This record gives sequence, C-alpha cells and structure tokens, in this order.
Amino acid sequence: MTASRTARERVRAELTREITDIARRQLATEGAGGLSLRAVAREMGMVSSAIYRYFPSRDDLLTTLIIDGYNALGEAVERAEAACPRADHLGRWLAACHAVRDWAVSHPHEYALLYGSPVPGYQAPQDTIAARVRDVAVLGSLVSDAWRAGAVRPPAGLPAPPTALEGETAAFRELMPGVPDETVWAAISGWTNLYGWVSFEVFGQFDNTLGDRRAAFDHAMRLAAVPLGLAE
Amino acid sequence: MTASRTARERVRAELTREITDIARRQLATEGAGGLSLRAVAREMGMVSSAIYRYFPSRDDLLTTLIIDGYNALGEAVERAEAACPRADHLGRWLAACHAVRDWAVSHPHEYALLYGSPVPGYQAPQDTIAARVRDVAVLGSLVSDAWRAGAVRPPAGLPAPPTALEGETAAFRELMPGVPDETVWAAISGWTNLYGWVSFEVFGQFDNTLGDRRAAFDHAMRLAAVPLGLAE
DNA sequence: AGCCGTCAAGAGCACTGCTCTCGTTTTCTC
DNA sequence: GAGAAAACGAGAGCAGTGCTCTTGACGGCT
Repeated sequence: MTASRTARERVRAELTREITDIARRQLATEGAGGLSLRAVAREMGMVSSAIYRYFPSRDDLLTTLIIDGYNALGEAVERAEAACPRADHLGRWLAACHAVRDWAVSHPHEYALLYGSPVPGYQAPQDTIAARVRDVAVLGSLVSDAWRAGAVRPPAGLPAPPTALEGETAAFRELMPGVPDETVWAAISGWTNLYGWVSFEVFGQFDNTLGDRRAAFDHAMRLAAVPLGLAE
Repeated sequence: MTASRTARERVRAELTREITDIARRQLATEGAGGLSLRAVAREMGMVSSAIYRYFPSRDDLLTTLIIDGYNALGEAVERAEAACPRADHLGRWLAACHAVRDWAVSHPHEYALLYGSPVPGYQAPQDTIAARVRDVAVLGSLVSDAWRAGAVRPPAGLPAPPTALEGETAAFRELMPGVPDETVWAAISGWTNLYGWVSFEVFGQFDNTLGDRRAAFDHAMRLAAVPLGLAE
C-alpha cells in the first residue's frame, strides 16, 4: 500500500535532502546572508518557485540548517567525550572542548549560524531548542559525574556566589543534577570561556596574533577548568 | 579663505554625519543585514544614488559604523576603568568588564557588528584595527599594572603554558609589557571569558535560563579573575 | 473513468546595491 | 569678474533577491 504512495514521498524526501545539501554547501561558501533560494533552485535545474513546495520560506530552510547544525555539533561532542575513560574528568572536559573547536573550525559558517549574531529578522522557532542543548548537556553530565566522584576540587580563595544568585541556577542544574551552586557557576563560566574562545577564533579575532591556535586553546581550556576544580 | 570652501565641506560633513546617524538608528532596529542605503536615502529625502556621493558602497558605510562602534565601546571601557582607584586592580577589572557588558546590552546590534559573525562578503579594512584594540588595551594595561604592583597572585596548581606556546604571546605582550607568559595566557583566558559571556547574553543564549544577568555576570567575572590571580 | 491533490513552471511585485548620464550649482583659477 | 573644473542631486536602468499567484500537467485514489 505504501509502495505507490511512497513513490511520491520518496522523491520528495530525496529532493528535500538535495535542497538542504546544496544550501549547506552554499552556506559554506557564501555565508548565512548569501544563502539564496534562487541560487539553490538554479543549481538543481528547478525554477525558483518550485522550492517553495518544499520549504515555505527562506527562514524555514535556515531553521532546518540550524537544527542540523546543532545535531552535527552535538553528535561530534558526544562522540569525542564518550571515547574517554569515564573516570578521567579533565580528559573528558578537554575532549569535549576540542570537539567543539574542531567542528567550529571546519564548519565556520554553520558555527556562525548557531553561535554568532542572530540573523536579522529571523526568530529561532521552538523546534531548535531540543537540538541546541546536546553539546552543553555533555558538559553538564561530565561535571555532574566529576562531582559525584569527588573529583571537583576548586582552588582555595574562590569567590562564593552572592545571595542575589540564589535559585538562579535552576535551569542549568537540570543538566547537572546534585551539583552545588558554586560548581554550577564555575561550569557556566567554563562554558562561556569555551565558546568565547571558539567564537574569537572562528570570527577572526585571533588573526595575525596567534599562531598555534590548537595548543593555545588547549592551554586555555586547562585554565578554564581550574575554577571548576577538575583535577585529573 | 576657508570660509567659502568650508561652505560646501560643512554641509558635506553634516550630511555625512546625518547618514551615519540614520544608518546607526536603522542598524538598531533592523540589524546589520537590514541596513539599506535606499531606506537611508528615503529617510533623508534624497534619491538613492545621491548617497553614493558620500559612501562609495554599502560596505564603506558599514566600515565607518564599525569604527565608530569600536571607538564608542573603547571609550566607555576607558572611562569606566579610569574612574577606579589605580591600586584596586580587581575593581578595575570588574569595572572594565561591566563597561563592556553595559555597552553591549544597550547597543546589541552594534556589538554584533563588532564581535558577532562577520557580515558575509564584508572584509574589514585595515582602518578598523587601530580602533579595535582600545577595549583590550585597557585590560592589558590593567594587568600590566597589577603585575608591576605585585598584585598578581595566581592560585596554586595552575597549569603552566606548554613549551609549544613559546613566543606565541608576542602580539599580546605589547599590550602588557613585562608580564610573564603564564599571566599573559591567563589574561587572554579572562578576555575570552568576558566576551564569551557578553556574546552569549547579547545573542540570546541565556534567554529563559538566567534572570539576574548583571549579578551572574559579576560573579562570572570574579571567577574569571581567579586564574589571573587578581587579588584585591 | 473520473477526480483531486501534488507538482513544476512562469509571470509578476516590491525590494536591494550599484552604475551611468544629465543638468545644475558651487568652487577654484586665471 | 569670467571661465574651467569639480562636486552634486535627480533619474533611469541593470541584475539580483524573497515571495505570491496562476496555469497546466502528472500521478494516485476511489
């Protein structure tokens, strides 16, 4: 029964996939703003209006590219972190960090779509939020594991979170259950440090100033793990 | 002599300024990609081609907006930091951080222009690099002062920079002369942490997760000062 | 066999950055 | 002060964009 019906759906799914593939390639060469439906259609030998049978608007195409990007990044981070010994929490942290950086460096425009300035006029729909937490969820679980294993030993003299921040960690603690506030804040700080570094590198802030970025990043992420107290 | 010659130049300077003002306002409402020369011309009661007498291309207009942005941000940071007692290095660090954040939050689109994903097809000319270091120069001099005052006391157990990074700090040390490598790296880490946090907040990564962002930011920047060893 | 939904095609709208030309006005030079 | 030169605003026009609407053909269903 579905054989005949699938005939149509199969070619539709195939064309949809071809559109996103071409769009992703176009994204890689032209950047987010240079993504043109007409150019995609031209490359497919279609007329531009036909694209709208598959994606009702340019923003919808962008949305699926964004979701795909979050999933690709999240998967890369998950895989890299999963390959580490469970007890080596610092190693897991570094592996996750390097996975983020490696993916971002090799997919700069897609990374810009996820973590750069929001595309003007584009509002990310709710569909994206499920995929967007995959990478940070990895970080959260590794911190949570480290805490449970007693491997979180922050240095002395670390400032304590002020009382004004009481209860502010609720949204983040879901990703690292059982972890006390000061460690949650340290994890957030490490998180922003990681993406701040990667964004600087991808967006060209280190041009002409840093040579061996990989080594510098590695050291920076080891420093970022210090307030977190991730001893090896 | 210049009275007559200035007649034209004065109206030219005035119109140029009016164009950038309108463009900046348009930037604030529409975002970088929505900046339209025709819309600016329309708002000025000019015909679109007349704008090209003042800015040879859209990118040139963007460039002056970027330079103005760097200068505005740099000035805000300079002023905030200069208002602190010279010996209070942690206070100077926090003041500079808050100045960056305050400016970014109140000028989100301009901040996106400076520290977000690069505008597709736009290549920042050399003119911008002079203005772009003003903010980070403040951070550098503050760290340099702290070092000279003996106020840099990093916690024990801080990882030392690997030998692979020997000499990589040259470009940064110009901003903080006399500072040893490990402190330079800690400063870079604080720098990326600062802008990572601000970018996350401005670009909406904290939406629905953080309430009191100012307090959270303050605590994050205190944490970021720990590997740097900025005791008060 | 007939029907209805899906599809590609094409024309068209409003918009963009940018170029070129054409008079006009202002400035500089002799 | 008269004439040359430069600067200027207006307008038309080109190529491109996202998106809408209509038209006609094809395929799967009852």
